[in-house]
Amino acid sequence: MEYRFQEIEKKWQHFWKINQTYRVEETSTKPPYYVLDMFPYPSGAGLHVGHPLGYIASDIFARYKKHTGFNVLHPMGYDSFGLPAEQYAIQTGQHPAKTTQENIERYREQLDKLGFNYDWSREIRTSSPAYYKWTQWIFIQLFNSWYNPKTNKAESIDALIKEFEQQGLSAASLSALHGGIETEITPFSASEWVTFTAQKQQGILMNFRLAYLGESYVNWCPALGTVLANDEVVNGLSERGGHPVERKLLKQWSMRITAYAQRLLDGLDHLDWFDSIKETQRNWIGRSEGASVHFPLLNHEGSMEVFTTRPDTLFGVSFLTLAPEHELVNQLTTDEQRAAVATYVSTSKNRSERERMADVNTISGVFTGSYATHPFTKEPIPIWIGDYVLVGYGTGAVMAVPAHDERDYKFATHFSLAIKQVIRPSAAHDFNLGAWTEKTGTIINSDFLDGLSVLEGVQRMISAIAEHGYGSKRINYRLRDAVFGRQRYWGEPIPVYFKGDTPYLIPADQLPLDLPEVDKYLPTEDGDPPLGRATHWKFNEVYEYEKSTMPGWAGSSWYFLRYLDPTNDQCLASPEKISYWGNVDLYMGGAEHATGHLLYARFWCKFLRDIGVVPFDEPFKKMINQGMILGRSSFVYRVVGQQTFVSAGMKDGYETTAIHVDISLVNNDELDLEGFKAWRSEYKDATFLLEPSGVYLCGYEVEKMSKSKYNVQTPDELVDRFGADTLRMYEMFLGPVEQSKPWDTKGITGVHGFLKKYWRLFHLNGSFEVNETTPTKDHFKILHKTIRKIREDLDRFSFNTGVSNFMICVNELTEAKGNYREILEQLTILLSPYAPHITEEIWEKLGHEPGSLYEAAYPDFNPDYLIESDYEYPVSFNGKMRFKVTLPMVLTIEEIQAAILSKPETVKWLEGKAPKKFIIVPGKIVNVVI
RNA sequence: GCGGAUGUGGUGAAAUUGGUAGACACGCUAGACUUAGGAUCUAGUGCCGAGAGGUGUGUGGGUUCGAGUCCCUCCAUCCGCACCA
Repeated sequence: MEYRFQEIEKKWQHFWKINQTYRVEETSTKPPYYVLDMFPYPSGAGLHVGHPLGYIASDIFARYKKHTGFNVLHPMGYDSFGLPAEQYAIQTGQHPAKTTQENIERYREQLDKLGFNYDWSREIRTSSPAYYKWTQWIFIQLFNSWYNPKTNKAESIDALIKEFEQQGLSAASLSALHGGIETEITPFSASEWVTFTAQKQQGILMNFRLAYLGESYVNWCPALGTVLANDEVVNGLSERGGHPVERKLLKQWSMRITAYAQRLLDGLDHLDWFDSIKETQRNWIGRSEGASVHFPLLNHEGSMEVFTTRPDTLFGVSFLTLAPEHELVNQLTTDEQRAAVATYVSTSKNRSERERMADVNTISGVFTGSYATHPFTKEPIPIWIGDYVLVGYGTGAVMAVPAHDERDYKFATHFSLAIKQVIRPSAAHDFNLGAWTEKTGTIINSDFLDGLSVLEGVQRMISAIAEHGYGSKRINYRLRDAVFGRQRYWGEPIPVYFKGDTPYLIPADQLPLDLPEVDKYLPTEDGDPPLGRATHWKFNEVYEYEKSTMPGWAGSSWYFLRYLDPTNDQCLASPEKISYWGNVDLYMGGAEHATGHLLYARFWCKFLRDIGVVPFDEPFKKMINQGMILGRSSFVYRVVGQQTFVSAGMKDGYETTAIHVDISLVNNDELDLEGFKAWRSEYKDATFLLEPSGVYLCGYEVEKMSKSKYNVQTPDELVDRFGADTLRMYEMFLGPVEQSKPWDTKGITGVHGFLKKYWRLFHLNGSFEVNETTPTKDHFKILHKTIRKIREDLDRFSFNTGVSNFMICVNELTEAKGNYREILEQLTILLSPYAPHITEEIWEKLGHEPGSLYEAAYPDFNPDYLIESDYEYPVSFNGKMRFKVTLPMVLTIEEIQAAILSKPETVKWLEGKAPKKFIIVPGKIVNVVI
């Protein structure tokens, strides 16, 4: 009887749906286990074979956990707000909700064909009001919270107001608050606070709120008409669309993620994630330890604050450099320098990020004409402006030590400024060629630091500046606050309205604030975001709502919680359900979210813990990042100026243009000539120069899958040809799940053949038949060897070797003959996570209750079946394996040695010499040293 | 420049704690069978060599009885960050 995969798969997919086989309840007494896939953005292109790679792996693992006694949650949903649907809406006038709905249906259809064990009763969509009600609710909580550095957690803003009413804000607590607070505020007393206007009070509180409206430099993309987060900008171009991005000072909603910098960094240590992702996050957070030092200004009030990681080189300072955007620039510029400074500042402001990055090596700068005083030597230090200093990092000002910093060195050489050596290098070094930047050597020319090592000097200087009140130890982070407002339509409305310039929250019981209808999805004529087009859209019919919407990452920062309780309209998820499931045990998804989604989700999780919504600090305990599946593009070669196409093997003799050709017209690099002519009208008269073998061979290249390269392989087509079970196993068989690899269907027949072979084990004589007698020892051995390997492979997420081990098992069982029920039944359970359809069919034929396979206990390994009386020893001479000898396991080392010595091969390989030494590891290896 | 990862047959890859390198599969070669199929089965297949044998995991070195695996050097490829003070 033939393996009719199409019938079988259709039958069981229908069965699972009707019987809700994969529905999950919290009532189980089994321990919970939460497996989560990064939910997809439902794009118009549908799924390609790369998408399911991670879904298949997590599905196999979820099923395995189910078989081993866990109550497994494995949900799926859609990250359904986003730019592409909106761009499409702008072009076509179609409501983004409509295209999103259509795309979701297409995704669902494709996903259903692959036999996943998702509990679809828990499906969520970030764009549905019932979902974004809670995204808005979280925003409200963030707005109503501030980060208390004393308790190191978020607390209610009301407590801060109470503190202001009773004690005001002292200079001391202001400096304690400094981490992450950008805007300058002056201390005030409790009696002053109560005299402030509501507007002024709100303005002060805005410096503390975790969701806040603040002026900051943002990445502005004129083509998209919106603000982008740093991780949405790639090489100065927008990630989506590749449009230029410039810096612009804007009043924007932001998230004070910087308050959580240290906790985000510390939390990484306990996560079971790949090192590469953890390192990328550490890098992004960019903690550096150093000191802030104040240089009193000469002839001006106040001082200039710099951040340095090398306070040990303070005596080597020969000038100070300000970022062109620094607020002191104007004040410090002397009249003689004013023209030069104005020119410089305006050129560097107009230089986009991209240009700045493009020529890192060009040195530019200008002197302000002013000086500061060195805190220790009291010497005057010139103050310069240079665009190598970034306004957003540290204090936007640096102390330049040209002798021990490469950029300062270049700047000093270029402008002929002094270079003062303060460290004697620990190795030969020529200061005429560059700076000595190593943190080794002895400090010289530095008064009380002389003779110390760099590390000692750093500590000593930090205490010295603190003692004298010149500055303090400071930890600086590269991480910036996350911009939260987008000038876009298709996103969550921010639940805020304005009285004048002051924002107020919409009461939580009035959520969700629904996305209003608009006539067009473009900005208004006055430059307002699309929401400005909504008519009669005002709070209490009076106050203007906030017109920007939330960024794409808002909804995805907490979605893992909503699956636990997707229909709750009283809270984002009930505390009972949150505490039952806990955080995600296994998270599966792409590594490209390392600094975006994964950082924001961790931030919100920590915040939700601080306010008592969740009992854990991290959202995802263990994470596996699947590799990207690349496309294999095929090319034909057209002779320039003709309709003649040369086969790849002969193209060197001609001047040709390579043209992408649809991979469905190519089989094993051979082009379907008729299909090609029919593909496009312009090729209908094409002529071909063929290989000597009479075929046209295409060239190929490995590239990202994309429509424009005609290299997209959809799963549907392969499911139709080979079945979902084959595709599932083939995707796993390709290689380690975390590795990127080009897609290639060449090997799929091997996996398909394996399933047919498995099927044949039960259909030896044409009809279904199993042997009810007790299996032989050999059969038990084959089975238990496989049980052990399959379990080990699953436990270490080695799905590719799992498939291999199934193949070996089926090959051996085919060879051994004897279709014993006891063996094949166990094998069927073992295989079911990988190939759920075929195994359900077999399970039913074996006489079990349909659908009960999902609940069956996973086979246990019994080592007794693997005990051997003999072992085939590989015998090496000087580490080279020469021959094998089968010996009883019970032999002692001496007996093994005697047995080896008595072999004729041993005499041959000794070549008349006496063995120096025998290395004998019983049950493993024999090595003879000559 | 900094950080992370990866280099093994014609191809995808395996070798979990240092112990028979290349399992499993594709491809290829030869053959069988046939209702001619994207079917099934048999044998072979790292490289050099007729064979005995030699040689072989990016390069060069080291530790070890024994190294794909551990240590050092260098090279290549990919990814992330990048004038970060």
